[in-house]
Amino acid sequence: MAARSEDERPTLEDVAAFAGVSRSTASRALNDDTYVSARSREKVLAAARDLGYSPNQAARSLVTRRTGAIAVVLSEPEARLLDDPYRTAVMRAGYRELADVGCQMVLIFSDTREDLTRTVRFLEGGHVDGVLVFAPHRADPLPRALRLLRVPVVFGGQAADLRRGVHVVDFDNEGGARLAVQHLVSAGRSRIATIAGPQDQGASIDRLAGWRKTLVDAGLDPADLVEEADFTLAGGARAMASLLDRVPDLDAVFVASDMMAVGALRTLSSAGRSIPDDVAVVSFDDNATLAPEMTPPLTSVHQDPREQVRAMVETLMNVLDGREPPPRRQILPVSLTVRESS
Amino acid sequence: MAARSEDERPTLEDVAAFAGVSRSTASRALNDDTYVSARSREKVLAAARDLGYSPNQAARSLVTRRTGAIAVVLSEPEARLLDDPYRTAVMRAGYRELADVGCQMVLIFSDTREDLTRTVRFLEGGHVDGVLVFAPHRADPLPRALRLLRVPVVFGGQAADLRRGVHVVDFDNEGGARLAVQHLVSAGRSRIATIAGPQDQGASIDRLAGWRKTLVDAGLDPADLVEEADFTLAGGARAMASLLDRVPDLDAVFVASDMMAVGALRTLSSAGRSIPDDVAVVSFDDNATLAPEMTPPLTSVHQDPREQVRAMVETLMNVLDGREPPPRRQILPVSLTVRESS
DNA sequence: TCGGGTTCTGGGAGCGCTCCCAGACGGTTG
DNA sequence: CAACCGTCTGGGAGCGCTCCCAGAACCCGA
Repeated sequence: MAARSEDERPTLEDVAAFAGVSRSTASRALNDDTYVSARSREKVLAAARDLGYSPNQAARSLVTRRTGAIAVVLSEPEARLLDDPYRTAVMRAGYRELADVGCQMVLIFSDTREDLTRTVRFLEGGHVDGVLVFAPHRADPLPRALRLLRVPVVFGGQAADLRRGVHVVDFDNEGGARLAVQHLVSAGRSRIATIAGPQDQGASIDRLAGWRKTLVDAGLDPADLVEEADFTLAGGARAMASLLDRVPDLDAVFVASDMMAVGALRTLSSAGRSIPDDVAVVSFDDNATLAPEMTPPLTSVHQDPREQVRAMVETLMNVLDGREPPPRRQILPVSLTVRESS
Repeated sequence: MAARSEDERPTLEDVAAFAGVSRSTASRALNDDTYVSARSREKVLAAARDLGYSPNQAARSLVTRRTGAIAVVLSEPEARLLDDPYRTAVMRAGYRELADVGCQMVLIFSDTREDLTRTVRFLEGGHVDGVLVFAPHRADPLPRALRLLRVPVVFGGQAADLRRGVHVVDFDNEGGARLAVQHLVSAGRSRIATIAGPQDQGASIDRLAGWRKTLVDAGLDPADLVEEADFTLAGGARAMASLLDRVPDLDAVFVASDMMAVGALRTLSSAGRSIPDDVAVVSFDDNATLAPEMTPPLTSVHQDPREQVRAMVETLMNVLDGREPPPRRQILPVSLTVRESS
């Protein structure tokens, strides 16, 4: 038998030979299958260790039809994504949660039309076993395109106009907004404005709806109190400026994200309004590196991206393992973290 | 011949049969190899389109010994990473640049010790063709571990204590710092403090060195004018506070990152110092969503993460294609973008 | 002692692809 | 017309693994 040269990776066959057993037995030992004697198992594991063996994934995938990789798709315009801490949290959580179930994360950014074709082709290509898609906006063609694929998909956040037949894990955006605004109402505020997120996105729409309904329920008039921004700091600052301009007597504002709230805070303080005395501020996300760090620290609706990702991974794994969970919309609860800004 | 059921993915053999040619010819046509008649090529491409064929990557990798995937390793503590726009820029650039050379990005976060083993095992496992490692800190055991691997690695930023035999693409951190400080000196500032980054990282060390040397060259005394922080906003704010405390008469500060500069700005303005009249501020990174957006807009040392990633990918591709480029340290130039803060 | 189960093992087939090689074909040359 | 070239094609081997199956080894009670 020819000696395998140093730089060649040892194969299962090599390990088997070294351990003095057959390839089959070696495979069983390594994948701890049933019916392997303790003795053989020992020998195989020792051989694998000695030779520095690690299985060839391609060969394994070829027969198991599983790659052990999951795609995480972020389909948002670059600018928005760049300073969105929610995305970062999602990426990290995705990495961890997937690693915990033995999967690798393949990150995919998909904004432009060329991205779409590329993304679809890639997902088509059998590189991954499943896909997690985060917060697509309404106009996003991706969800529809994915519909036609043979790859299992789970959405994080409302999946555009696909309402049935898909797996979705979402936060209780409307409930969270209600919580926030109710808190302001209870504190006696009566001119409660809002800086909403882009209205082509499920989460933004729901948060705005929660704000509006709560005001109406409290007998307050929401007219003229809405400004839409794009989830960025600068956008939040601008929106706050135009609100102040239009509604100088506002005494509270519900901002649909922490990042926009940072911008709003800046505008408010340069306008000489004191927080929370003149204007109370409540935001959404309760990002650990943002909300508590502001001056004053922000009251914010708390959501845990990690929880969301975990639920998504769990659902995906159920699909992959053939347990065929019924497609449904899971709504995760949120809570209100009260700090000095309100 | 048995008809293949609907949900089964068509194989190359199916395409060949459909096109009325052999598997070999089909393969050649699809990979546009030489020696395929125009006629055959047509037929094969049409067949592939009609059947919705996409090649099985596992099978291909098995024989080509190429996976078409590149790992991007970010090895930094979570907190630091979360709001570091440089990382985000790197991720996006990595995604784009790799896509352009037909590779997929597999993102890997590696902070903890368990991460290290997991990461090494993964990279060992032949899942990826090469690795891009970003700004490891000095104590990071990862670069050493990677040394032993059979996978080509390119570092972005100084690779800990490995100085030779590795591929590195770095920015001219020292030169950038010199540019920044020289700019302050030329403007007549004489008490120029600095907020340095963590000194276990090459970039931070070099930036600090550039600051120090420029001061000395200008006949100024750097003593007591250094404060170290951790690249976060809050860290920058704290560092600025303690500098003001210690050196109340400082008239300029060179901050080693935009994010820290944002914190410093905040401290300065709440201390009632006007910028740039009382204190001039120059930072490093010139992040598009940060530096120009501040009040006042920040003068910052401009570096282009995309350029860095591009160079890294290029080097990696050269290695993968067997062109054996000599391991070396590429230094990318930086420039100074002057805005109102100085 | 023998059957009948359980435990364990090794060989063969095959996943879908690429690469190598032998040979067919057509066109040019001596 | 043979010899030769470049162009094109199909079949076979093989990448490294898992899975199936036949059979060996062993243990137990009848």
